This record gives sequence, structure tokens and C-alpha cells, in this order.
Amino acid sequence: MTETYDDSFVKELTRMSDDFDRWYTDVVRKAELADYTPVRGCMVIRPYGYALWEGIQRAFDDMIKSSGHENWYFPLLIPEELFMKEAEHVEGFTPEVAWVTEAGSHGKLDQRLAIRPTSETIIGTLMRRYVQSHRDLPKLTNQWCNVVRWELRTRLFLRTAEFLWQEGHTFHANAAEAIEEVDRILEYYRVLAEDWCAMPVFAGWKTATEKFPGAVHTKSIEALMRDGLTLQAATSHYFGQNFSRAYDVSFANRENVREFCYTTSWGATTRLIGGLVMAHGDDFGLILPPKLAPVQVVVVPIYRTDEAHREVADFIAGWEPEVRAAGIRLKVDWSDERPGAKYNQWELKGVPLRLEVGSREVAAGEVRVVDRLTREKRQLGVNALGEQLSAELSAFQAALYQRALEFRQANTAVVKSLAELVEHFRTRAGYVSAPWCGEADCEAKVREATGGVKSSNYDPDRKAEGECLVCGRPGRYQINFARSY
RNA sequence: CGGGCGGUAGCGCAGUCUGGCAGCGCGCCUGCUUUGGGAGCAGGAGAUCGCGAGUUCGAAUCUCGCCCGCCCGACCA
Repeated sequence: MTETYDDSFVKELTRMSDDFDRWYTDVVRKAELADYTPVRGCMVIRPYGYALWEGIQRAFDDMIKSSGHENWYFPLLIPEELFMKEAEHVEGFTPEVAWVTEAGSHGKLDQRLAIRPTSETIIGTLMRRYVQSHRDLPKLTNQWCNVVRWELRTRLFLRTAEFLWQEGHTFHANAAEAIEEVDRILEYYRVLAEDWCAMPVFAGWKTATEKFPGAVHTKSIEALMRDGLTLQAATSHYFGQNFSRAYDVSFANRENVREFCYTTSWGATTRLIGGLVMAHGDDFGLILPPKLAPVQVVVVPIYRTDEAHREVADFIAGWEPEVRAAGIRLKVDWSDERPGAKYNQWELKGVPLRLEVGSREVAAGEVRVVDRLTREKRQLGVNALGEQLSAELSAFQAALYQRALEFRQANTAVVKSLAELVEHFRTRAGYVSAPWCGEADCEAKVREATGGVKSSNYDPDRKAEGECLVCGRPGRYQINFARSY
């Protein structure tokens, strides 16, 4: 038996098709993920949103621990002198650095302190103490922390003046090992995005124009949002010896020759939560992947009388422990609302499965299960309910990924020329894949001609399918272009 | 940072032009009736009108400065 409701009217929520940006802000606030604060560009992350971050943290932290990475904590404040040592890095970051210039009764400081926008400089400075010999390498460090970047235009989760992230910083005895590290972490990010967030990504190289300031090369994962814009969801950088030279992090190699370390850094931020919202949501609100959903299954009890209330409560108590024992994050919503209000509330909050339990279910020994993705209603016997729901959640996770993948396929075009590309972005969004010669000039021309379409990333193993879309010289790479967040 | 718009009860807004009792809807509290897709009735609480100066007998309303947000550009995870 299948019942579907298609009343697309949702109170107080802008429709996605009407105004995607407003829809996004509405969902983030009404689903209680985050909110504005009196502080310019800074948000408050509410428990429901923070729980998503905790899920992401747990997943990623487990991955890096499995490869021997260790968590550290480094200072929030970085003396100006230290900050200024790597020229390209300084140039890239100074426009958005916040400085502490004055402190309490001490008054004006002799030297300004940067509030970290990222920690390469302070970590490099400190790590030289701990790295003396090739036997000390590799040093695989990570920290979970906040950073501040003085952004002019902010949006909840996607771009705020302060945000949370993890930043990994690793030190190696040779280039090959560092380059391998960058790829290992990029693969972790792919797994985090695809297996946990159910967000299909392109993992690949950023162009020289788009790379991190101070990096030799940068790789990223990029995901498509439902408005057709791409989101850079995490980055992994190879620094060669750029930072170790600037901060004098060196070691004695096997021949007792002093050598600068080869370093990497990589980061993923609370922006991923914004990605989750925009990759999966619909006109009813959030849709959360079960593996990260703070509540995976919500139970809505239905009753009129005290007696029915007792019956329903007893019935739920019969299988609730078993469902929890199956490792399912279950919430029974006994709040003093009517069932319809609860349905809407939990759909807004993106809970994957809802169980409706009333006297009909009690009598039949069933629950009514409603899927957040399809919103179809089915009856499920309570026998081995934990096992059944686990299976349902796995299927949901897969279906969510599949839907996002199909959406991306439907929104990826291939073009041969700049004219075609410009024409495409006049009416459509999504990715456009095109052959490219590898020159920054040609990349810049795409950006100019389209008013802001940027290169996303590329897979160097994929050969260009024709001549460069701009200059007509032999293509080197097949690269994705998109409008981006 | 440039251009435009906005800030009045928890949320969404009217009132501002033309100065004169602080309003509406939703939400919230209490009670009763309700409860399978956002309940009904009755009563009630809640606002230094973003902040600070100024003009005026009198300012949500006029003037100046500042803060915050939104949209469009340039910059960025």
C-alpha cells in the first residue's frame, strides 16, 4: 500500500524554485541549524547544526587517525613577524586578516597579532623544534579549530567571518611522500563527501589561478548544488619546500645532509553543512543523509484518549530498545503538538524516516514508515524492527546519493568552444566540461566572457577531447567550468 | 569595499512621505475542547520602534553619525 502527499505548500518556507538563496537561509534558520548574531559576519551554530558538524568530525577524525595522524592545538594569535615570512601566502591572505592591536591594560601592542586565517605560519615555526632528523618524519598533524577571515559578503555556513574547520599539516622527508599524502587526504575527503554526505564530487586539480596562496599545487573536491552552482567542499595542498624554507623546518637526512621538509596542508570546514543543505534539500526543507542525521528515525505517536496514549506508549516501548540497540538514532516525539504539525516540523529538519504509530498500528502490530525522500507511506511489521530500519536507512543513504548523482549527470554538458560555453551559461548552470590548453590566459578569458564562470577542477589523467576551447591550440586537460559559491 | 534596499514584540510586516495614545498576523502563556498532514474558542503576557547625538512643546516618523542584515558587483573555504 502506498500513499503520497503532494501538497507542496509549506508554511513560512520560501520555495526553492522561487528564490534559491532565500530558500537556503530560511531552511538553515527554521531547521535550527544556525542563525545570525549581533557580530558582523559571525553565526551561531545551534545544537542541531552542531550535531551535523560532530558527525562530520567523527567520520573524518577516524579516517586520519587510521593513517597515523595526531591532533594538536596551536595558538589562535600569530605574531605579525611570523605571519609575513612566505610572500605569496601573505599576499593571498592579508586582505582578510583580522589583527589584534591592543590588549587590556597593556594598551597598544608593540607587534600586531594576526587572528589565524589558517595556521601554516605558526605551525611551521613551532614544528622546526620537533623535527631534527629524518627519523622524526613524517610528522602528521591536524587541529580542529576556528579561524577568522574578514569576509565582506557573508552567508550562513558558506562564507562567514569566523568558521570551524580541521586543518592538517604534514611534514615529510621527500616530495613523493608529501604528494602521496595530498592524494591520500583528497581520497578521505571524497569518501567523507560521497559516503557520508551522499554528495557526489569531482576530485581533481585546481588550476594555478585557483590554488592556495603559497602552494605548489592544490587539489579539491567539488560538489554540485541544486541551483546548479558548484561548491568547493575541501582542499588538499602540496607545498614542496615553500613553507619549510620560509620557516626553516629542516632535518638531517640519512647522509647527514640538512634538507628542508616537504609539507602539505588540507582542510574541510563547516561549509560542508551548507553543502549538505543545498545538495539535498527540497521545498519541504532539509533532507539529511542517514549517516550524519542527528535523528535518523522520528516516531510520531497518535492518540486521542489517555487510554490510547497508554496503549501507543506500551507498544512503542515494546520495540524501542531493540531499535536503539541496532545503533539507530531514534527520537520519540511526545511533545504537545498535533501529529500534522510534527510531520511538517521533522520534514523541515530532514529526518530520513518517520514512524507514525496510532491505534491502527497497535492493533496490527505494525508501524507506518514515511520516507523523507519520496514521502511515500508504507506499513512495516515490528518484527526485527531494528534490522528492518537499518536496512531502510542504508537504502535511503544510497538513494540520496543516487539522486544527487543523476542530478549532476543531467547538469553536466560538454562543449568544444568558448562561444558554446558562453551560450550555455546564458540560460543554464551546472558543469560544462571542455578541453583546455592549461594556460591561465585562456582560463581568464572564460571568466571574462561569462561574467564569473570559473574553472572548477580537472582530472589530469583524463585527456582533452579536442583543441583548447579558447585558443585552439592542442588541449591538455578536459576541465570543468561552473559558477561557484 | 562600491551601488541599491532594509532594521518597529520571538518571527513576518503596517505605520515614517504629511511629527501627536505602539498596531496587525503568526508564535508564546493559561484554561477548555481537540489530535491519522501545520486545530478551535476565550483570556493574557510580551516593544528602551537597531544604537548614539541633534531639531522640536512633542520623534518610530525630520537631520547627522555609527552598527547589523539582504540584493547586485569586485574578493574569497
